[in-house]
Amino acid sequence: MFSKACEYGIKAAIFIATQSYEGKRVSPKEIAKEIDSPQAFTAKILQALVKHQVVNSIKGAYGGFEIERNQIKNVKLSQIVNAIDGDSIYNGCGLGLKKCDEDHPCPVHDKFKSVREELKDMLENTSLDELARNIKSGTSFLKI
Amino acid sequence: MFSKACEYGIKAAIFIATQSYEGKRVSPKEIAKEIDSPQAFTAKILQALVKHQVVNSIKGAYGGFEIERNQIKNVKLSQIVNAIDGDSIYNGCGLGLKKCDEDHPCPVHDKFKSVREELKDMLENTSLDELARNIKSGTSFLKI
DNA sequence: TATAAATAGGATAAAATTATCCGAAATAAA
DNA sequence: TTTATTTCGGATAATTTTATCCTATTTATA
Repeated sequence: MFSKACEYGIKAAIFIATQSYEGKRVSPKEIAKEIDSPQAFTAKILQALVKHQVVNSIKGAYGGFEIERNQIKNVKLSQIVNAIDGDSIYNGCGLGLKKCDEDHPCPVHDKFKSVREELKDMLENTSLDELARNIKSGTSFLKI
Repeated sequence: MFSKACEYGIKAAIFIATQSYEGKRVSPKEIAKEIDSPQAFTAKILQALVKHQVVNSIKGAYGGFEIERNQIKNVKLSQIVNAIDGDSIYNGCGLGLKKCDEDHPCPVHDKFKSVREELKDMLENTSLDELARNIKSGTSFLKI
């Protein structure tokens, strides 16, 4: 569904959010440990999230990654997915056709329509704060 | 969503179905041309479909790939996807956790539930004959 | 201002996926 | 039985994705 990079990116963003609520910045090392991912690769993905303004990075001593507390509820899953995998997951053709629309549909175009729309809806309406709160309360988990 | 191999596999199976309705066997060469895919790679994928008994192969002169006419309606998209990509697309965790279920859910487990179920449903209830008929009637397309 | 602690980013490597090539095996027809 | 045709399957190559390493740059504090 998502690339490995995107899976790491989503989990990293959630963890950063939980820590940002407590006013803590986090390093790639802490993040990688918490979400069980390769540290250097995770650092690269964080750069992409910074570039797309999903998370904020503070360089130098006492720096790290954070998300402004009052912005956490405004960050949607779709932004993270877009930053890393692009929008092909819900805008691209399910069978890889260059051109695939109502006028020239691939064999599964109609069949996929509702699935893609539900996925898109879900990603656009799920915010980081909702996911972060479930992690904090122990309702969901970032690893194992 | 699906791997390239799976996209080719689905399109190949649909084309084979259209030809099987007319009593024709087809070669990897014809298939690759019709679905705009690399021929040798497509041949490999066909081997997987044969192994999983989605399509039938006849070796030797006048051979080729076919699907028994009265079986075409019984072949579901899910069988093709399973043969090539496995079931991780609708049974695996959206964030790649080894263990992810109601008791130990990943952050998006619940959010994804309906998407995954709709996808699974769609794949299990869409048959090759339906897709093949739309190709024959010009309602949908295998390339461009 | 010097130092230590952090992210940024380029170069490189490893692994997985996608793709190609070629000979072996099977088979129908001449 | 020979020949032409066709799939099968192993070896290999190219590309993309995933992962690592090292140095440069930034920045807060002593």
